[in-house]
Amino acid sequence: MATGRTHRPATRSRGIPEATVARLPLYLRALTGLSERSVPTVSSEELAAAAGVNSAKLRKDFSYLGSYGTRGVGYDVEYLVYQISRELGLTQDWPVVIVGIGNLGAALANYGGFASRGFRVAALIDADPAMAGKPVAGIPVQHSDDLEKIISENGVSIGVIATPAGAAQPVCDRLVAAGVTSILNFAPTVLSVPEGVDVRKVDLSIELQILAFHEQRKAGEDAAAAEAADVVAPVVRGGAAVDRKGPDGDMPAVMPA
Amino acid sequence: MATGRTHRPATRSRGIPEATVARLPLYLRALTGLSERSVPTVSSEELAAAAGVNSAKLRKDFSYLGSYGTRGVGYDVEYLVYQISRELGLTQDWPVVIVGIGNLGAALANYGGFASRGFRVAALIDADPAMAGKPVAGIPVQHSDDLEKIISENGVSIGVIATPAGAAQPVCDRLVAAGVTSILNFAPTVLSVPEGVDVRKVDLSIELQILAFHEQRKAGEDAAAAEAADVVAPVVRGGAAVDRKGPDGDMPAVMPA
DNA sequence: CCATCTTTGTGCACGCGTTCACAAAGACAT
DNA sequence: ATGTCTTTGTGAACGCGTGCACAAAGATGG
Ligand SMILES: NC(=O)c1ccc[n+]([C@@H]2O[C@H](COP(=O)([O-])OP(=O)(O)OC[C@H]3O[C@@H](n4cnc5c(N)ncnc54)[C@H](O)[C@@H]3O)[C@@H](O)[C@H]2O)c1
Ligand SMILES: NC(=O)c1ccc[n+]([C@@H]2O[C@H](COP(=O)([O-])OP(=O)(O)OC[C@H]3O[C@@H](n4cnc5c(N)ncnc54)[C@H](O)[C@@H]3O)[C@@H](O)[C@H]2O)c1
Repeated sequence: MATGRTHRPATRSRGIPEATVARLPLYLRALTGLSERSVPTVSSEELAAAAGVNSAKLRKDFSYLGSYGTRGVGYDVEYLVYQISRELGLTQDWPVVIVGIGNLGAALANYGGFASRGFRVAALIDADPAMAGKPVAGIPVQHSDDLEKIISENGVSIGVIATPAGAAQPVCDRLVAAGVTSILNFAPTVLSVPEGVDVRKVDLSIELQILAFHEQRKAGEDAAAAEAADVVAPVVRGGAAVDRKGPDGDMPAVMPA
Repeated sequence: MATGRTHRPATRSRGIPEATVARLPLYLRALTGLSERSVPTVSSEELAAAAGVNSAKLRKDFSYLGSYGTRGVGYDVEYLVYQISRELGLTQDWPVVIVGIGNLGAALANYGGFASRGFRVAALIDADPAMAGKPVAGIPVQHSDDLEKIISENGVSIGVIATPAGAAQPVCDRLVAAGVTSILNFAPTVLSVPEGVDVRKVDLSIELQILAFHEQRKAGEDAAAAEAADVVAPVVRGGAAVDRKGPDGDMPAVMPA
């Protein structure tokens, strides 16, 4: 997904589908739970239920990693934990910096889920001079003037951005220039990065809006049954000064599913 | 749509693909920025660049909403803001409750991005008796004993779970029983919900693991790039108007559960 | 060893999403 | 009106992801 589109599936041949990669952490978490309860083996059916996915999908996902199961028995939990961890690169230590230690940044710094896997908070960085030296989650906050030095000295390749939206792109640019090649962005902005840098974003507002869309639909389904034949919806336009054609121009009342 | 295939095409809402719905908030944010700068119209090319997507994709997305553009000119910003807002259900007010007011829950409560759209924090709920009555972000925390009452009295249909993982499912069950039909889950757990309830999850740990995977792959490629020079392929695409390519920052970091 | 039973691994079909490419639509000038 | 120029809206092709269904593999029992 990230690179290589008009080329041969060079990365695809040995590569794992992006959708599968996104599910591996899910499997890993379920397997870790089983491991802690000393369960020796699991079937694809059981594990799929624990991870909340289809069992066929899980088996296909695992097939990209190799044949790690035993027919008639299932998968060895410990072995699979190791294989997935290795595939995800969690057998090594990943130093991470968090930039922007406000409400969210502080919460992230305090989050125990970082260290539970191979991630280590190498540094907390903020532009506010008043925060410099102040410990958050036991780690002293450093000023953003030293960002480049911090990145290079700690060999950081993963950065988390929790600054206000306006500061996100400049911070991103500095992180990338300093050598960071993976960014997790919490600021509600589209980040522009050069080729080879991965960006993933977490946007609470977008999630809520998606939920609202479906929520509206659920609420509208009841009313829709009543006024099913009502076609022309008198759209009340707020603020817009331009006159437009009405919606639902040639939309069939019932969509051909 | 999480699990279980109903007799109806639940995925195909009103002819609007799920992938399109997930991008509408992105367009809306870009349009809001243009609106604040009093830009009257935008072309699909400009707006697509601002939203970080392909212009053809944007046009196709908009085509699901209707024909709101003018050929040779582009789209009327204000009008489009209204249309997308209406489609997403943001013209109405959505009361939201946050359950689990710890580090993350408090950060969410303080987040201004809630009110910027039609979302309103109706209540903060926590199980810790010591927190009851204590104001967070100007809102007094209420005890979870009153959860059902709070939900019904405020007509809440969207709930945010920011409790520890172990408490997430019980909290979810209570929310759903009280009438909540959309849940945004921050706890690292697979939530089981009845038909008709939407769950979206935000999992920081998963995001980091996905980044780690690609990071590892990048590191491995560099090692192999020394001798296998044919693999590198400097992807120079002619005709593209983009100079600074934003690779794949638009991959949603949150997945429908 | 053979039979049976369980569960994996995967070939295959299908639907969704993305992208290209272009005709049609409208703005604007003459 | 007519022509040119810009940009939308969409048909069509393609690739990816998903889920079904089943043969193969191995365990287990006699
Ligand atoms: N709080 C949430 O729940 C939440 C949810 C979703 C998204 N977000 C987004 O996350 C970001 C942070 O949210 P917050 O509530 O923590 O905001 P905040 O204002 O509490 O914290 C922002 C911090 O970033 C620092 N900062 C500003 N510019 C900086 C720079 N150039 N370099 C380094 N540090 C800088 C500030 O000093 C401050 O400490 C915002 O973009 C917000 O929209 C927050
Ligand atoms: N902090 C982060 O950055 C972060 C990031 C990703 C995920 N998470 C997840 O979000 C959740 C919250 O994280 P946190 O750091 O805020 O934890 P936290 O311990 O600071 O806060 C948890 C809060 O939930 C409350 N609580 C516990 N049981 C409850 C119940 N049954 N009903 C209502 N409230 C209850 C607790 O009293 C506490 O106030 C955790 O599941 C965590 O894994 C946190």
